[in-house]
Amino acid sequence: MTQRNSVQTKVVSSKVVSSKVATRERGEANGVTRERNEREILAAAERIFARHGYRGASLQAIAEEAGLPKSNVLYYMGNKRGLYVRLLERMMARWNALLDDISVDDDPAEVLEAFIRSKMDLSRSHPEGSRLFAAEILGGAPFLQEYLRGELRDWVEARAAIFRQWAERGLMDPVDPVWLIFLIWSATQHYADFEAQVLGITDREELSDADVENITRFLSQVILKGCGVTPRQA
Amino acid sequence: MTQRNSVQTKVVSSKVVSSKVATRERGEANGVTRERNEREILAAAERIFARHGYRGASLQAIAEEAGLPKSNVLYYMGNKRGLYVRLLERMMARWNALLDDISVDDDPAEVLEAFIRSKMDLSRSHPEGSRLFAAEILGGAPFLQEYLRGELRDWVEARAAIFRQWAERGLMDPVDPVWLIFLIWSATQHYADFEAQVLGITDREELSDADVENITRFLSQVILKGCGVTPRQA
DNA sequence: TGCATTATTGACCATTTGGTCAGGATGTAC
DNA sequence: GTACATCCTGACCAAATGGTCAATAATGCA
Repeated sequence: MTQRNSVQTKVVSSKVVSSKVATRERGEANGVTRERNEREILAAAERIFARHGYRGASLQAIAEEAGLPKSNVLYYMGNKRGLYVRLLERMMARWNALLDDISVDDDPAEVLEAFIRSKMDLSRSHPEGSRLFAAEILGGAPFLQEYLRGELRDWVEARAAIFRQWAERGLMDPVDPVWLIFLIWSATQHYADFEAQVLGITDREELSDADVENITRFLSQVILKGCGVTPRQA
Repeated sequence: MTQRNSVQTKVVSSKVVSSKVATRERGEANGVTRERNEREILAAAERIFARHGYRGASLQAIAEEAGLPKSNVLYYMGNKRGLYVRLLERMMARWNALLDDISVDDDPAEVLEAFIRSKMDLSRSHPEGSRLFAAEILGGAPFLQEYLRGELRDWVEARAAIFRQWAERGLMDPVDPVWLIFLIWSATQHYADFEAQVLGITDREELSDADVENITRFLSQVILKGCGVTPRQA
């Protein structure tokens, strides 16, 4: 229960740590098996953890999902916690990849739209990862406290500062930028996390590309207009 | 794993089923102990299930949270599944309570604002219940499929029809009403489900009443304006 | 008071949990 | 071939899981 660990367990990646450089070249040279199996296990684990949360997921279930014996999963991943942390880190890396910096001189409409779109893409391209993240936060973010209060907070505040300047320049309404970021987050994240609800209510098997495009446009339109941002050239 | 059950396990409430009317009046007349204990257990279970999901929650943890031996929890609740279903039903009842019908002749601004506000209130007054619901959906809604594809879908479609008529009458932009409902849902639900993230990023211990009022006003403002709904009198 | 009902709980059970380990299989380099 | 690495996995373990049950304690009412 004292799993308050955070993500300082840095991923050493599959390339094994430095030292022993001589012996390294030999038996591990190809390492193709390892890579394939690790990929398979990570994918399976992501699905299971996303569905059942950290405690609810069992290594047995993950192993079956990956089509391997449980021992093999442990051979590659060490233990449950390490596997889980590694998945969180991978998801955060994906997340960081689309968080390029913005400047006050950028066009608010373009930036907001790009933000909505890229977040929407992430929810769609990695729904299991999104849900894994959601489950972690739902459970009180025992592994992510540090990240939330550190990196992520900084990122939000940097953006917020720029939004504020845009408001001062009259490029958008003086809304609270933090609530705005949360609005965009929640609205996009929803289509991954609550997929079951969305599909159930709209009577679909899955969301088509066209659906996603429609939703993206809807969100851009409503949120931009709602914040007094005029699309294309301010 | 085949927990695809839905919520037809109707709660028979604590009043015991009909039959045996004669014996009933006696030993159970007060039933005050039962009521108190059930309340305590339900509250504890809601917290634990919300945090860890159905599979991740243990009866032991629930019992400890309620300050009772595990046997006592089972004495009152029968089994884990029944307890869980009962909590889901309770949450849905709360949810239904604020879903009064609306008419085409109502003021769009008032209706939307009331919707946002009441949904926000629910997230705030019952955060654990909201999270419990979220965890259930996140896991693929194994117990709620029927509800989503039935009651809830009907409710959404009824509202959507009205939104569409408003749009025809020029009272709001012709946005897709279903996406709009999801937008409001996600934006409000976010403050219960992602509470840990919100608090972490904004560096707060909890959201004050003033915070919630600000957020509510922000959401109303942006969403109404974003849909072309003019506040007060159309 | 006596009696029926409800309330309480520790002992117990089969199963599942995360994790270890020894021993064998497989592959690569010489 | 031999040597040495990685890869694989069944057997095993202590602890925790959901759940049963019988014995006991409170309680309310005649």
